[in-house]
Amino acid sequence: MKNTFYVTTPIYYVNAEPHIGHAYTTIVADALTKFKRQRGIDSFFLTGTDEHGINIERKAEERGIAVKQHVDEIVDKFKTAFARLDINYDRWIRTTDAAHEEAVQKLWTLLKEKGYIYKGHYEGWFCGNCNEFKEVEAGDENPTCPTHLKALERVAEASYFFKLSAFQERLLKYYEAHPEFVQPEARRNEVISFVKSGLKDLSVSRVSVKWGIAVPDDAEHTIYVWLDALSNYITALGWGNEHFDGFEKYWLNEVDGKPVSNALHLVGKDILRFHAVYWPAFLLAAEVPLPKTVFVHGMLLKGGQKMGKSTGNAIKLETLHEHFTNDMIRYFLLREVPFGQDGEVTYEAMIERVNADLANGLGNLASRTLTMVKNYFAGQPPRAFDAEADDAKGVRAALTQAKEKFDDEYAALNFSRALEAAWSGIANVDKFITDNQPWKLAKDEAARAKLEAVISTAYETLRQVVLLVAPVLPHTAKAIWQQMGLAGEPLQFNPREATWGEALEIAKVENVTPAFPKLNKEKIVSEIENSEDHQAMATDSQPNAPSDASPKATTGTTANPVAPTEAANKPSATATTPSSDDTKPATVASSEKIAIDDFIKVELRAATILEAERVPKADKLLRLQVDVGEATPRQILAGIAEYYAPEEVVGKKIVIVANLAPRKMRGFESNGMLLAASVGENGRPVLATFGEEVPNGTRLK
RNA sequence: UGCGGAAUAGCUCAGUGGCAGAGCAACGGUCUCAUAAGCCGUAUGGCGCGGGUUCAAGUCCCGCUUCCGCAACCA
Repeated sequence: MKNTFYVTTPIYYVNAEPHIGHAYTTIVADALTKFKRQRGIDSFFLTGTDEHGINIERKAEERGIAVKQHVDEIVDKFKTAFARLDINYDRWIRTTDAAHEEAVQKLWTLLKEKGYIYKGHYEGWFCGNCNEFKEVEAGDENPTCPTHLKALERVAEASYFFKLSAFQERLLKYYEAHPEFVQPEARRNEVISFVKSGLKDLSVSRVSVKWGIAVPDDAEHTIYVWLDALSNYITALGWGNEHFDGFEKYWLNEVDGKPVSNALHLVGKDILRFHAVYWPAFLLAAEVPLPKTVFVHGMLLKGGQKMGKSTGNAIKLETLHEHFTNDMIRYFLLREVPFGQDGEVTYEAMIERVNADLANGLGNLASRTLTMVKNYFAGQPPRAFDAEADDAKGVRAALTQAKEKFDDEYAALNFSRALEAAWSGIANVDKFITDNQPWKLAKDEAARAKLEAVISTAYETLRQVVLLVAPVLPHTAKAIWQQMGLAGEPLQFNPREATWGEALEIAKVENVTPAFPKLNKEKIVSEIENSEDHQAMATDSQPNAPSDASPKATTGTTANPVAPTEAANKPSATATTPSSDDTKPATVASSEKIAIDDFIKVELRAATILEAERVPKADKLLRLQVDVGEATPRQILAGIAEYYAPEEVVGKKIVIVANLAPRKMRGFESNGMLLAASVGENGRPVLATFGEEVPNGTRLK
């Protein structure tokens, strides 16, 4: 078995600016790579950008610039943001790289030759205003667009399909045989349950999207953005092209005579399905070994809510950089948030972590130890390990244990636990120093040997701890290392080979400066609040600020390559392109103007709810019988069950759209729809009603 | 509604049948090498609710509540 390591982040979709979510995944990948490399493991860290698709095309159009110029600009912003965080990736793949495009076409051809891609055609309902496909209840012959309330048009467009259905059983067997393939386990269960529910063939080409990779021999079509994007993990290593290299070395491995891969994909939970279902299916089809693990991390939360541009609560990297150093940001994200779970991120918690762990913990240990080296030993660290100090052996033993635990937990991606272990080493030696009172020993010439032993142990513990934390705190670790008079830098030394008390050439300790400042919580929090108020005001004054592709696309911690062509994939086309419901209602500018004739077509009437009951197996649906002044009551289904109890709405006077085409949902026919305001982030419905009594059936104009 | 998770100290979380824990925050004490840091001590819990199995249950079983995810659902 080869001892190599390959880690990837998702490639980031270039229709949004980098934020803390991108930083999170990428910091983890970086900290992992530094860890592996420090332990002598040949490692490769890939990140990059996903640059194709209709959303990108549109974004550039909005800005009135060439698409290539638009993507180049955003890519620069990502690179700058990551560089500021001390991230050292080995390769930055862009899906617009010629080598990648060439390789994706090769993959396509291979899949086609193996019989997994066939040409068919896609049929569905299309809304010209949304410019996307809509999912429609079977049997509905006259569907309307939910956003625009206009009739949908029937569209049939030629499309290539990938035989995803052929892989259902093989995937299930694979999950079964490789429990480590999807982690954590809850995510694995989710994937298995999804696959068990059935896989349909996947539409993998589009004719209406131009900004993409052309289908070989059929340039009318471009290749499905996800097929394009996922392939980056192998094309970046030279699969299917001559430009890049490393596929043999970093992707391929062999265990028990079977080809497997070392690859570790870090992904956010919002793009799990693409990585855990589609991607392995593509690879199985191409007969390329599957990645070892798709590890799903959680979302960063603020105030219990997902952070995102659409919720307006995202923590800005800019703000972080103003108040925290890179190492602080890196440490906090890895220490505070258990990897794999959602994690709350607050400035208060960050400041508390920095003060308690970094300033009072690591920073102060370095400071007190080095000051004593300077004062008592003229700056030359003693190396006396004859255990004359009380419990020096205990300190050493505890550190050895901490080191082992650190490595075990870190390798299992439990960064939080690993760091906890390292800090137990710090607490230990702090106590040791206090117990032995070296400042008293220093005043007693007869206690010189013991003083040497105490300071030797303190200094040695510090050295080992600094080695451990270097992958997480590269900058500070190096700074302390240099203050300690040690040669080279900590990331060059394998902590497993750093033996206790080994002979070292150590320069004089001269300048001792605090590694971390103590942060003033009240001051920083109030500064941030003030500046965020300003930012919020600035944002509010631009009601038409472009929104992201879809709510789902923007709430993730990874700006995921949400595929515009996902529309063609299920073929459900739930909001994957910009649509009006992504805009804040309070600030929405009216879109297209309509003529009075258009409005007259909509028949709004007053009605009274006579009966209401929940629809089985539906969370949101109430089945209502309403009196519209007609001979018999009408049945209407309304998606308000989450906010209105059935008994609560009975007797209410409401407004309905009376001439809407009938539509079946969950087995019941709905003859119209009721009007309700859609309030706040979650679109909480508030029924429209009247200020005075109105007869049922009255027309509204 | 179905499937899968979760619920433990003020906060973040450990704890797979054997005396309920850690870190942070709080409070009291103490040291002076150190960044008003360190160290010592204190307090803090109906382990979501109700049943059951067991000599013994955060822990296993059944039912329920609330929250989260996925699916369905919003005409």
